[in-house]
Amino acid sequence: MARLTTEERQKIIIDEAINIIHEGGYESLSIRELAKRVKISEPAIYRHFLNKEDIVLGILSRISDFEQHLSESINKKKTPKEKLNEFICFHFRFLEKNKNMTSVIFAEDIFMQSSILKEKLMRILSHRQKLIFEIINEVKTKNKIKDVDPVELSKIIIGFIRMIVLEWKLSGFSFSLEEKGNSIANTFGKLIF
Amino acid sequence: MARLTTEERQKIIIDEAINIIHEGGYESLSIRELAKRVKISEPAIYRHFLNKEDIVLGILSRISDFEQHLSESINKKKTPKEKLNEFICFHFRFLEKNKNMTSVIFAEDIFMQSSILKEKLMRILSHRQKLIFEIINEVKTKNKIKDVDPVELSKIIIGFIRMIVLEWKLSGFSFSLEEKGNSIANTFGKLIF
DNA sequence: CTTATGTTTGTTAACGCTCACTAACAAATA
DNA sequence: TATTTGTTAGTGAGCGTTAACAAACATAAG
Repeated sequence: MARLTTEERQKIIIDEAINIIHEGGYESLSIRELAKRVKISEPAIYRHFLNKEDIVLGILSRISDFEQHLSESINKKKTPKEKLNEFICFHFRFLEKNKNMTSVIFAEDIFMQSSILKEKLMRILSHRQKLIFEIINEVKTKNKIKDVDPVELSKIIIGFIRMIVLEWKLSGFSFSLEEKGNSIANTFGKLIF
Repeated sequence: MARLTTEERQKIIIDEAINIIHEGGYESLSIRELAKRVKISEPAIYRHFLNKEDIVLGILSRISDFEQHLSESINKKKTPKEKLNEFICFHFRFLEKNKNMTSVIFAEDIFMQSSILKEKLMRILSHRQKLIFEIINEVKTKNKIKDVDPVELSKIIIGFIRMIVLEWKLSGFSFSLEEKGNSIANTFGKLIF
């Protein structure tokens, strides 16, 4: 097989690992299948990752990257209302372009097998929580808002996004997420302002 | 081993299967481990279930049972406000008493491996959706309610319940779900009325 | 009440298969 | 020449499942 740098190969391997989970669930992610798809031998996988856990850790890094981009995109917006809108729509824009990520981005169970994975997952989750909480808090101080606990409101928003994405996935991606995004932002507007 | 009727043995096997998933994720559910815990031989498992899929189907039946009891409990309530409250609190009361069910009750991924499982899952999910939608619709006709799409509102409520349960699980069940239930019902009251 | 008969629920031993992973070696690149 | 990225061949362990047999139980005739 053509020789690639570790960095290049790692990217391809993680991409394909995500695809495998997307198509057949975590159960079907095996080194054998992974090697077959990447078109290198199984031992070659181990040139670029310590073990299977290390590959799953790589998937977590992708989620971490998403979270990073989300954060940057939100910081470009000025008003808290715009930020809240961007929080929702960024998720949907990203997932519409990266459907395969729907199977891992909210799949906490996959990352509960080892303490290393669990720890990294927890850091990502608390970052996610913090991000939305700060937006809600900003909304609360600058706008007239219903007297609802910002922590609970954060969870309602994330929970709703998760539900829509789950429904979208179960429906075989049969509707437009981006359109839904605007409708959802609108609904929250009605509810909380 | 002591002889039991198929019915008795089936119940024990499904119980233990749920426990295994609760403790180690679906990955760790194997016939070998299951037989060890139930304290019968592996082939004895096959006296009571056709194959592994059949066992997972049994887990789905448990979820179906829960949904049934939820439905009955709600129908005992009279006003739509009480029904909405019961929808939320029944979930939390049940899971507080059956912590091991937290790992399967919202774990759609487990049941996506075969068309048989997927079909049964879909029926459960649409029943769930229908149940909460009817409550919301009843609230809408009888009470003064914000002009928000009942379908979206249903998803917000289910999504929030899911988030709280996920958080509870990730925290190692470190807080009281039932207390949270009342707080949540209160929050929804403020938001939608 | 005992004994024969069929059914159900268990056992031991083994099947072929896939799993994650490694040792030893080869070719490409620096 | 040394390092990196690939290969082939094979490890032991666990997987779901089955064949063959044994003991417990239910039923009904002697």
